[in-house]
Amino acid sequence: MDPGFSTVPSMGDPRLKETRWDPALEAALVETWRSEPELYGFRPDPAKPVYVIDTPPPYPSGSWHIGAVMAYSTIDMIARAQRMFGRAVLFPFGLDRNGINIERTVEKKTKKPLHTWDREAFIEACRKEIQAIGQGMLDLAWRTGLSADFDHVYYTDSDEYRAFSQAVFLELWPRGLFYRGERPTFWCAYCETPLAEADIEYEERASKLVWMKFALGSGGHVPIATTRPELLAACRAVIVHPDDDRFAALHGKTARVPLYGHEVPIVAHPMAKPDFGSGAAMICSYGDMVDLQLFRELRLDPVKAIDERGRMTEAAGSLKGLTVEKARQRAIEDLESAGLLERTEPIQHKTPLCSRSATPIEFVSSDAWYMRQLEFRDELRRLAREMEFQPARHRQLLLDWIDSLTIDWPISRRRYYHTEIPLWYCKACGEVLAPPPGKYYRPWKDPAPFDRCPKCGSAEFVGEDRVFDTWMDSSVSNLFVTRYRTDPAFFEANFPTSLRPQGREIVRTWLYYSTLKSLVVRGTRPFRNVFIHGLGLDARGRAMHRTHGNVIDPWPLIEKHGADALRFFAASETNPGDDFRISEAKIGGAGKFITKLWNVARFISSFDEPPAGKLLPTDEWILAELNHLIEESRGAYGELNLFLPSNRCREFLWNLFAPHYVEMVKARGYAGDPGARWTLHTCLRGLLRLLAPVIPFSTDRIWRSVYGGSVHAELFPRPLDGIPAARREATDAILAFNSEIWKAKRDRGASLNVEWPGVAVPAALEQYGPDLRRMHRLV
RNA sequence: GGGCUCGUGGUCUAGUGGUUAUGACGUCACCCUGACACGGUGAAGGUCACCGGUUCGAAUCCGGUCGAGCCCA
Repeated sequence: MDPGFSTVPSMGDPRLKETRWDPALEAALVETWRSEPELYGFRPDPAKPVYVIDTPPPYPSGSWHIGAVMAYSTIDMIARAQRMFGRAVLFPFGLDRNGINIERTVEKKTKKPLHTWDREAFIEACRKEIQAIGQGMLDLAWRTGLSADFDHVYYTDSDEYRAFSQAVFLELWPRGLFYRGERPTFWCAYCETPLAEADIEYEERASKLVWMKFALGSGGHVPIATTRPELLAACRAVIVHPDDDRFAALHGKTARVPLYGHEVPIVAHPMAKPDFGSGAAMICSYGDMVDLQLFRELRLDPVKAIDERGRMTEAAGSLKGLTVEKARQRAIEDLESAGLLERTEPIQHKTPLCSRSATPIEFVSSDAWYMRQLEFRDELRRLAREMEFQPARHRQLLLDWIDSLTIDWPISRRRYYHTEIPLWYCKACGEVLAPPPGKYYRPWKDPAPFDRCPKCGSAEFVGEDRVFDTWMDSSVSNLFVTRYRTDPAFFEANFPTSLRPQGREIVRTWLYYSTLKSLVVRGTRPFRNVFIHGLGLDARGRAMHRTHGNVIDPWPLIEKHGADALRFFAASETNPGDDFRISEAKIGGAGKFITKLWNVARFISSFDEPPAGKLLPTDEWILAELNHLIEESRGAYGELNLFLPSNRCREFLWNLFAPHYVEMVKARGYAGDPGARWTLHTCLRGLLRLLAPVIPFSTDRIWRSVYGGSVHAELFPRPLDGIPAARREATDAILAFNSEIWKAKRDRGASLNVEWPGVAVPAALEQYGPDLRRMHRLV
């Protein structure tokens, strides 16, 4: 053993006392950060590039979904990483409080449907309800370590935001992008409002396929199968496939609709599916998308059989007043007693549902406001290609959605707790009047901001009483945070917005509508980067639903394992862009990594940090590895990749630095060798900074204790000059040699710290010989 | 039915043509070695979904099959 290093240890007390990372320390750090607002504040500096994040404003609900908490954590990691690249990061935080969710909560609590309320009173009830549940969400956001601008939280139901949303609409108004039309729309009878394609979800539901007899004019009958017998009154045609020989003789003939008795033409049309039912299909006004298309194509006169409340109309004869469900049952009974029912068979039917209320949607002819979108498809596709996606493959989600659109965007809703459509109508001539953009308008209660109708001179007006689809509000969030209209210089400098982070499930809504809005407002892509994350699933891979009882509450997990553990798990163990399973065992495992980091830091903190000293080959070796780690991590963070740096840092710390380098230089460290001590501290400083975006609590706590100040005020490290990269070539041999000695000692049942005679360091590692011999006590 | 994406030890995951497939969690055995037993060392565990093709050589490229998810009909 080298006598120079066997003397009395010269180490101080570690500056970290605890032997493990305690999640309780995180709560104290939250208070520290709150008292240092300059740490995360947004202060533009001419020397610093600005980075604007269009954070998804969460919708306040009783508990914040743990998957969402993890998603926001990853957004926070990106924000922190950008700060450490030296950018001024605008990381806003908003709460999206408009919409049917809160209305539904109030309706359920009071058991009074929206349309039975006084409008003013209902809005008041919603406001009261939503304020109560917002605060818990902000507490959790802080506790998770989000470094957002909590001093300027914005609310989408504020007068300011609603006025902004209306202003964008009113700016676009003169360009003819909006029109009003009476046409069949997707309709939710529960919410009593039209819906857009993006609001529809499909689910396999059990249904009955009803086989009926349609009498032929020429005698006999043709069997027809349908899932919608209640719509017989609205049947205006029967179609058969042109190549279907079974019905070739019927082309151009007529059939008599059972129960109602009117004659309808039998038309050959390729949309008839020979394999489905009998091969002949009835075409009713507004049964499904096929019906819609054929009514247009064949110029049939529609019959309104279902009203806005989901009940059968006069046109349905004896079914009048029944709900769709009841009418269906009654129609089957009527068919049976009339001898016109052949049979019914159970089938699984993909049913379109309202995404908010899970009510089967109907097609109801109704007056609605639309925004033009179909004509912009080519442009939208171009913008989709101009944005950088992370992961790149998810660009396809947006492209697919653009391709699948079939109707313009119905933007009006018959609801209350939303942004009002800022329009008035002239009572005399019906002219539509739009006020100037800027103010928050509530046409259902505000006096009209006009003196005379410019068309007819009348002085009486009626306010529009409908509201916007909430996506009309959400789709201007990037314009809002980039300060469109309020700070033109800032907007010009920072649009397109740097980053849109969001979930995969809202590509067709939030991302799509934002792209559409930015296209018509600016003609360019809304974002430089789009970061798509997956959905948090339970341990068995199922989506979390209250009804499944598999919802994981984030609070107890954070209190037990710490936000850093949750964050490290989110960064290092989930595949970016894919759905991920949330497992407490894995979060616990991530906590162990934090403790490992803590203890390595604790060890190093017992040595003072000398000025750079003479480096031995071992020191150069680990510094070459550190340089490599720094380069890889900087590159990955720059590409919004959190997975790679967190995994590489873990591998460096746990598999290289702690077991090999630290063990090799321990003796030198104890003996006060400046080269070893400097290198230990340099590695620790490097690691803490590289990990700070992912695990902001533990790295900051260590940094404050060992070096003073906050790690979050630091920049990312850069590779050190003068370290030969070729040192890394020794890594495999060093690891193999150490393993060989450990195995030999273990096989003899010896403790790792016993002297070990008779083993020579391989020639290739001779430069590292002194450290290796001290480490293994080779004699 | 069509399109897109995915399919690596019990679980999560690295690896995009080249020696015995990476790491973590979990499991088992031994070990309190002056940072750490939420630790250390070692071990067991994989036909890289399946079949075929290209190639001197494939987890990796191509085709097909099966399975999962999403979107559309």
